[in-house]
Amino acid sequence: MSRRIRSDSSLQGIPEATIARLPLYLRALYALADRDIVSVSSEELAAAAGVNSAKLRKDLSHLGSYGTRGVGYDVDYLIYQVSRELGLTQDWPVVIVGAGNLGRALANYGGFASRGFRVAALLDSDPLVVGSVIAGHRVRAADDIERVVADSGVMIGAITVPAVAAQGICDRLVAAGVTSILNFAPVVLSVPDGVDVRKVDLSIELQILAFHAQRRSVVEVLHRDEREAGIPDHETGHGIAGRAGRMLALDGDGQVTAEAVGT
Amino acid sequence: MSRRIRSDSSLQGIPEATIARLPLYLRALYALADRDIVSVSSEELAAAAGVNSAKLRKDLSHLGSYGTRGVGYDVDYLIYQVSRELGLTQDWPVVIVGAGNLGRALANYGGFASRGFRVAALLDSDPLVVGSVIAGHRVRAADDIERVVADSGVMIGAITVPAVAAQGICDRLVAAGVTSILNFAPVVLSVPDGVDVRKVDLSIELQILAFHAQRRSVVEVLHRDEREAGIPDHETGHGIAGRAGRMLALDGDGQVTAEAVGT
DNA sequence: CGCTGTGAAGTTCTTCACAGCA
DNA sequence: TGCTGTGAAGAACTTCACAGCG
Repeated sequence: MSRRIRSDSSLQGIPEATIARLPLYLRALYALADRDIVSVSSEELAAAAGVNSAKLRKDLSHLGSYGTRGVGYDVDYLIYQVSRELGLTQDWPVVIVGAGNLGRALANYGGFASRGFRVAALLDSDPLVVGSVIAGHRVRAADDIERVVADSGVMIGAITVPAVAAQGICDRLVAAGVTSILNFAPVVLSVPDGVDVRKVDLSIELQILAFHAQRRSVVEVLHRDEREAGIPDHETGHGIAGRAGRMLALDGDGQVTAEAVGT
Repeated sequence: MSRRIRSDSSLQGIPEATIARLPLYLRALYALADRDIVSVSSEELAAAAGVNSAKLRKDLSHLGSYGTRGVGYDVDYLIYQVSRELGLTQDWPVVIVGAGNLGRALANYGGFASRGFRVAALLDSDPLVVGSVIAGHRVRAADDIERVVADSGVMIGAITVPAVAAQGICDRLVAAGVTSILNFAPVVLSVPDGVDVRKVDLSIELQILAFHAQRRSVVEVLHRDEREAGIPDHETGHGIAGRAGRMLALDGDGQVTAEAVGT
């Protein structure tokens, strides 16, 4: 089976991991552009985005060859190329269902408009909220989902309703033609093939933090115990294992990584 | 170099990818417990959490052997084990800096309390907001960061302030002794080794959705063109490549995956 | 010479497929 | 028999290290 290769841009698809980082690069690029910086090296841009420079270069190479050897990348041109790849050169109307705290935060979030996202409508099922104005939008009734989606040509929906209501809202969004859903409710949504769901769960991130924090505190206790007992590290392997389960180390990024207990 | 192995539980560290999924399993387990389900198979739990069952079993195997062959997992027991591994059997006071929409949404978020997270304090720099009561918390001045952290024994801080203020707040949190930070501001925070930063950027998720939505719409246009032209799929490789860059396919999860254009 | 773009090596994560226990 | 737990294979991702262009 032959594989066809494009000359001007990416061959095959762009890795999902790369896609997930493009918005990061875009943000860093905009920050540079704001400071009137015209050109940037992979090293500098990587630092600004918080990633390794080799990774940045490989990521960008999936879009095409937009850098200049010996020089770097033109900031404005790279902004355009990354935006184009992400589909941000067009306007994306978004409907937000659920005008609670999170829905309001979303509607007010400045980062949207600047990336081509436009709040087409804000919906809620609470009659007390419907009709009020939030972030310049008159809140519409959740019952109008179908009409709102049809009228505004919405393809992206954000669900910020309580968990129990999320699947129902999701079903209606999908039935109305929405094919991309950003789900903030802490439930797994089931959708037909062809519909893309991404989820944001604020409490999951906290739980991951707690895991690392716990490990750190275990390490501290162990180190203190060792100091108090005056036992060299390499002889405490067994005691540590028995007490805490594992040894830990902090790597350069401040990420906690686990090491085997040994000598 | 010898490696010491624990008999009762995990040897070495638990993979980061596994850690990131444990909260998912925990959520699914709580949902099962709410429905008074006592026992669950890996297949069922995996479906409830939205992952592959082999992956679930491998993930859980990193914690220990908590299942029963031929039967499945005891829901309550697994909840306990996963909670313990994540460090959720203890209470985690959290300080939220920034009482805007997002800070308020966080403070009101029910998912926290139920997982051992407690809002120790809500801070803001706006004198108009300081002193008001949000979600049962009297908002304190951002200048009190150091005092609040010391008084409450806070180890986790959530930053929900505007981008320009984030690094400053971060520095003060770190100086005050906070070692875990959940950053909602769209900037890369720089922190010393030993401090763990996790970031949530609402607009990044939307941008990833936009990317997939764009690819989908390209595919639709292509398919329509093909139908109109009456050209069989396998003969259109070149035209598709020239026009759209790549062919697409939707896999079982509704995730868009890229395929090489070929014959 | 400096930096990009990229094969190749290394690492982590996922999935398969089945041994082995209840 | 039914399901877990896990080696082994495979896929995806990261990092290295340097060829090669501006």
